[in-house]
Amino acid sequence: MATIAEQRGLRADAQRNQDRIIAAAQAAFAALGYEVPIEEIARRAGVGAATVYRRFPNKQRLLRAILDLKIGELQATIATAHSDPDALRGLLAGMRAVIKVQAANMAFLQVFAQAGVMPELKQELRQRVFAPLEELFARAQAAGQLRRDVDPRELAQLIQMAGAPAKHAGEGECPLTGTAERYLTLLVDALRTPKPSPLPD
Amino acid sequence: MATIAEQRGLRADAQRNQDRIIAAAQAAFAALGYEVPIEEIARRAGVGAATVYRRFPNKQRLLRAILDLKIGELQATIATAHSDPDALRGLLAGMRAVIKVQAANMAFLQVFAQAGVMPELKQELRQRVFAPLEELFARAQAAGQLRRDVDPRELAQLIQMAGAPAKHAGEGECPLTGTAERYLTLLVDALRTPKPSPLPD
Amino acid sequence: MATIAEQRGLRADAQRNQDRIIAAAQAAFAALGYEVPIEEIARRAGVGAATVYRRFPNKQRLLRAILDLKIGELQATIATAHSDPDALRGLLAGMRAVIKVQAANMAFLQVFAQAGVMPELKQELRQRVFAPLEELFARAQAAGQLRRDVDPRELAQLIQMAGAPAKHAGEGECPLTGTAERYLTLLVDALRTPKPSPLPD
Amino acid sequence: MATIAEQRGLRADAQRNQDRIIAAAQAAFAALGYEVPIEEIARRAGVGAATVYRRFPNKQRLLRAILDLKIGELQATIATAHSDPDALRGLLAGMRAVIKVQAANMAFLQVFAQAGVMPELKQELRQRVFAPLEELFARAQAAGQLRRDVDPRELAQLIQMAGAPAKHAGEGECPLTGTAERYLTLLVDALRTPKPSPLPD
DNA sequence: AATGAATGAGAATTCATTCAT
DNA sequence: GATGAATGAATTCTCATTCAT
Repeated sequence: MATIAEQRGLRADAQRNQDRIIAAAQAAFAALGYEVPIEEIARRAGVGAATVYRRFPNKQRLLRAILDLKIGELQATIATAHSDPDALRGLLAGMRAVIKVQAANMAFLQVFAQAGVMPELKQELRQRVFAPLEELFARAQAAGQLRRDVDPRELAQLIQMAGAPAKHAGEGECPLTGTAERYLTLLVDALRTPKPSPLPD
Repeated sequence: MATIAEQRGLRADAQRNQDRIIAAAQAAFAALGYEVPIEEIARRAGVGAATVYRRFPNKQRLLRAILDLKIGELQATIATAHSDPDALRGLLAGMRAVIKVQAANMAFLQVFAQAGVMPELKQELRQRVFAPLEELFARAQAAGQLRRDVDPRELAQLIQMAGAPAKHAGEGECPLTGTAERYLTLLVDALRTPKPSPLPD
Repeated sequence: MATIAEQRGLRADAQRNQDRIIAAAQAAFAALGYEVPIEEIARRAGVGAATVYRRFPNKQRLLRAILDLKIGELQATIATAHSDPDALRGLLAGMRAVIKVQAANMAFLQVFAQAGVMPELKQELRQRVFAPLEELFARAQAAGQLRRDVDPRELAQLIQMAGAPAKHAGEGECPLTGTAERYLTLLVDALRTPKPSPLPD
Repeated sequence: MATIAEQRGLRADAQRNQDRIIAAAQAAFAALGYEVPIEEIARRAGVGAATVYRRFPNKQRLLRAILDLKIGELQATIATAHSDPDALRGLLAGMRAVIKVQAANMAFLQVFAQAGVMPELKQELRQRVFAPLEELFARAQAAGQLRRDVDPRELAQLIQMAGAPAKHAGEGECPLTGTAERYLTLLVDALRTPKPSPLPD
């Protein structure tokens, strides 16, 4: 699974810089969010700010490139999960992957929490990541593995739920810093409880 | 329930300005987040920017004051919930109140999502809001209303979970935009399922 | 004829700065054109660049304000010219005024030479300056003072013509640096020649 | 009429690049003015930006080379005009040629409108283009074809005059967008009017 | 006490020019 | 020789915070 986007025909040094920019941007956006100055990213990459602009026409497109990479990685993981004969198990694997990305990446969250920004990117996420997961969800429901009063299209919300606690990761303020795994398990207990409460809305 | 923090010895007009600033800041932070310019807040309050600075030494302390107010309101609500003889019902009421504040207030989220910022404020939130709720949680556990393998100190995480989907408010990207109530119910199903899965961590 | 736009309610110091900014911008745009950095204007005015932005939301609007002033001055002059019983004499006075502004102000030319920029400003110039002059032109034609095969709507071009040589003002490269007056006279000779050539187009 | 400056000892491919750069720069400067980025010129020429710098030490010298070419072309045209037995007709042909270049070439105008820039280039223009034209002008005067109170050395100004309206090309703001020809004819009427006004200066 | 005014410190972006392959 | 890459120096504009009236 290539983590670095390769462009053909880049000179060796340029490719190395490109890689370093992407890695730096990835880390910086993840840790500090979209507000991080380009100059900070450039500094981390060991290049000048203008070099970043040589590769990416503006800040948004740089973030876009980073998130595209992440989506590509997710898509690969989810394709595997999709072929699991046990639908629920596959679903769990897929959700886990998405949650991990979400939890580790502040900019990812910023983008997906806000309505109206980078619509093409969201479109892509939906098609390449959520659509297959929703299908798995429906399959698990059909197999009686999940309660029926939750709509597959709510999956994005459910993932947000399971991933939310992981954001507290910070500096162990809570002695029980929850891993995504823990809360995902909890959520799934809700989804297959034998005695479901009536859900409003 | 006093919604306005009073300071001693303020002239009547000064007090009125103070009130208007707080109200404006409350609305502005809620709607636009911490990025809103001080000047915008001043404009909404009908005062000059420097007047804001006369009352609050800097932007962060202004936000702090606003959130303190919110915490005060929450504390009052939770005190009521605390005296409910049905521990689970009280807990639910308390969680609902916190989630509502979270969902409606962009700056509230911005602060609590990030680790390390405004630690005193978080301390306060813990003592005045979470501690009583955790006690309720423990009581509900003792009464057999909730599963035992979740630690009361995880309550903050659980609340984050239930509140997370409400952020998607946007433009109906998903036809089933969930209300906080819906996902709180779902979460509680997880907390009282008769067949709890073993939780990792 | 007030050369400085006054805004009510400005504090004395602010008004003074405002005046200095306008004067500096006027001089800078005139001498260096629209490319002059805002910082240069601010320096000439003895203020910080941000102070310029306090008064004018962006560079274009600053230029717009300057040119509006000029147009106002022209309008006044032309109103006087308009009431001259000798139409041709009035026309000459008006043209002379426009040419002087044009010749002295690089930005003025830049704007009016390029199509599509600041259309509202051009609209204003047309209504407040050119329309009355065109009327004078037509009157002079009707009185037999000017040849008939030139359309009053060509006045803008004629003014450009008469004003063009004045741009060479620079450093006396030519021993006969022409004043606007000289070439305006020449042009008028063309407009009232007893033996006009047939004009193409 | 050689349109391409040749340099000795260039390899065939280098010469070809040289030619393409000049052609591209010519077109780009003409259409977009001096502000056009070097990289844009390089792109149009199908070479790298550094290649442009191998041939021309900096942007100004590149423009200089282009304008030199134009001056060469003008010189040729004017040489022909110069041998016309009818001095006035020859003069007209020469002026027309200069005006056409001026009207079609944004950078040409930018340079010649500003005083003090590229003085050697202007010197050349004077010697190779204006001097012969001025001689024609004087001949036409001597033959009684033109009024006597205009000095041949004013020719540059007269050409500026006749060429000025052509800049308005824009979007038909005026229904009578004048061609250079029209205004050149008008100007010549001024120069041979039977009843010349006394010219100031 | 109140406030409009002023500004220094950024932030995004562009471009002429130099450098390394 | 050729070129893509790299960058420092602008340039426009914003905003938290301090100042003068």
